[in-house]
Amino acid sequence: MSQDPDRPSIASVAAAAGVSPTTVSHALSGKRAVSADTRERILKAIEEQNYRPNMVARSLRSRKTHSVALLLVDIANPYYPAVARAVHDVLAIEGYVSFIGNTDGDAETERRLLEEMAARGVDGVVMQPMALSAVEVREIVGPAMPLVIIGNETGEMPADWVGTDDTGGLTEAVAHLARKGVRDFGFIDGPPETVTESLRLAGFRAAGFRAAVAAAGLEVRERWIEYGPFARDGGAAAAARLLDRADRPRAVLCANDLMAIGALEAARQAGLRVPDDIAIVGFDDIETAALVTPRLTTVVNPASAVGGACARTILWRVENGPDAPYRRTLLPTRLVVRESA
Amino acid sequence: MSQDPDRPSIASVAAAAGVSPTTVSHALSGKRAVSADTRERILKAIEEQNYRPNMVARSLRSRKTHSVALLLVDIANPYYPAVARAVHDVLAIEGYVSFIGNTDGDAETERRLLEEMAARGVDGVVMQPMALSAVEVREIVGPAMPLVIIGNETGEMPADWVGTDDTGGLTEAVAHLARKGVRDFGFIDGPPETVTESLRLAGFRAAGFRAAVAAAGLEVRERWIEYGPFARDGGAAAAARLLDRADRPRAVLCANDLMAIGALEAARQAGLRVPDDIAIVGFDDIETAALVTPRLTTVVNPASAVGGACARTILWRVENGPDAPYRRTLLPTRLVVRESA
DNA sequence: GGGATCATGCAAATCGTTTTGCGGGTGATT
DNA sequence: AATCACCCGCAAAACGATTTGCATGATCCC
Repeated sequence: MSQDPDRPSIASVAAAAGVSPTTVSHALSGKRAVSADTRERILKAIEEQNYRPNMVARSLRSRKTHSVALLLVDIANPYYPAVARAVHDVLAIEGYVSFIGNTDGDAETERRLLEEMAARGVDGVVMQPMALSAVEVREIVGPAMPLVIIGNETGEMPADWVGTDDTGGLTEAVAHLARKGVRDFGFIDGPPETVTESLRLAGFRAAGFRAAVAAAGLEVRERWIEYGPFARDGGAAAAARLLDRADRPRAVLCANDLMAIGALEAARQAGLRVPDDIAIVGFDDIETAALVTPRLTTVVNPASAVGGACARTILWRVENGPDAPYRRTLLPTRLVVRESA
Repeated sequence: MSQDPDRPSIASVAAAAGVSPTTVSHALSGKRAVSADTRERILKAIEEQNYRPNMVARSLRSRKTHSVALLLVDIANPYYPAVARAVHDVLAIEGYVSFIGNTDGDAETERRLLEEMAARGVDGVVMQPMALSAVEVREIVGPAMPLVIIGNETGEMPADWVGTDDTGGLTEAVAHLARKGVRDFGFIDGPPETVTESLRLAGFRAAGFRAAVAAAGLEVRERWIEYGPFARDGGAAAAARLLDRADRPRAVLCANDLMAIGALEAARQAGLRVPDDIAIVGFDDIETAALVTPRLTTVVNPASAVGGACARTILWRVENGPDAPYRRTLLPTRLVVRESA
């Protein structure tokens, strides 16, 4: 519509109604009283011209765009769409819209998108940073920008934050298997090199895994922790490395479902029966998890809840200004037992 | 950043560089010459203040937002994320960003989102209308708005258009099965009531199915065409209705993979072997299709190509103005044979 | 040396809103 | 009759960029 050169403006409806633009504005916003019949004429003119206020002009004046940037790794990967949908739904209620950006976990792209969005004047940013640290993100968007970070808490975190209790779900998973007598646990984590320094130490979810195994009173074997890209073949390759050895774990947990599904394939390839020879547990509970054979036992990562919490936090922050203390939200995860473990 | 009251402006860098805002603008845009050392000073000031031009102000003046609206049914459904990703990728190259909206196939939501986006001054709209006709969509956004419609061509279409040759892929599927001696084909289509009048007649993909069966020289049996919501349980229910009868088809094609996966479950429930007792074919080739058991034979709906074509068409239209003739793109589909048929 | 051309910079108008200060009218209170 | 308080409307100044017209000085050609 920026296109349309003769789009009606507040001036044109003012002229048609025989009043000033000021009066039209007041009639619409209600910030000052307008007599009943003046309002009448104005509304008629608006109707006739099919006038809709120009949001760009309004944003310039009010310094609010009623938009937020949603920066995820890759909207085309499972799991993220559910987050995005929930964010949208909550924001839409308040009349906000969102821009989506795909970072691919690349530092340069993360930086570029953040600057682009800041230049566009978004009212807030919801981001899952992979390559940049929270501190760097904060530096780029400036101290006043509402910012919600999705992910694990690693190092300093000058922003609001929404995370999931990965350790909780993984602990459930380990306990479930321990009850069945499993004592040897392996783990397939995301790629360590794509990740920021502090994150690297914790691993993507490896820290939660270690805690879970320790909580069960069992020993963590570092040689049973493998790494790979967050995709099916990454999981398959990592699982193959794990399964090819003389001493292999009796169960392997994975940092996400895609990798777990890859592991399922690797197990089949190796002639291993799941869950009898090797138990496999995923993470996220994407829709596919319930459809593969054997159906995947996995830790539920509540995507909708995460998205909803992010959106509510952004709105809250916009409302309350930059000086309110940071708000932290930790969402629970839980195990759903199906066939693979 | 609308937030930040002391964000640097073109005036502040002009002051720091000892020139006028005009000169800064020209130095950045290159629309007029600026001497080398003036430019030098300006760039230094920009660097020091970390200035980024305010896109909102720029948009107001230039009447271009470098943004497009992407209105899909539901980003959380499989298939759509791949479209969105491709749209983003192509647009990003030209410095465009996109808003995403979920219509849920609801007329009122479609209308509301279109108006909202128009008010925000997007440079174009890419939409898959379900409830509104193309003509209605065009009316809402106005004659000058670049508009790309995704979907089947039904009735008048005053917009650019990107579709897929559904009939082609379905014809391949029928031919593939006919070669194996299958003669009795059923079809599970989307819900007829959610859809616009003209679309209803054609069905979501039922028209393609009929054409495909006819092309194989076989008879179309209307009683073997069932309808249901575009989801797994919708497909399962429809398939159950189809499979429960004394005379049932030997193969059933589905309007999308989700429904086909539901049909797989219904067949298992009914104690039928796939593909020996009943062959099942999906449509879309979402990622899950290759992972279910039996692996789903399906028609590939090229999501990335669709998204890419939409984005390129919008850019082309923005470039060439509203008077260039409508551009139509029909993308091929093809059968991928796996285990279910 | 006079006129033309070019390079360089500034002031001011513009995009479409919102917001603030001001004032004329009306009715009620003292 | 003077004061006060509202109500209602307008003019004008923002918001931060782009663009146009004009002014100055230097260069150049004949």
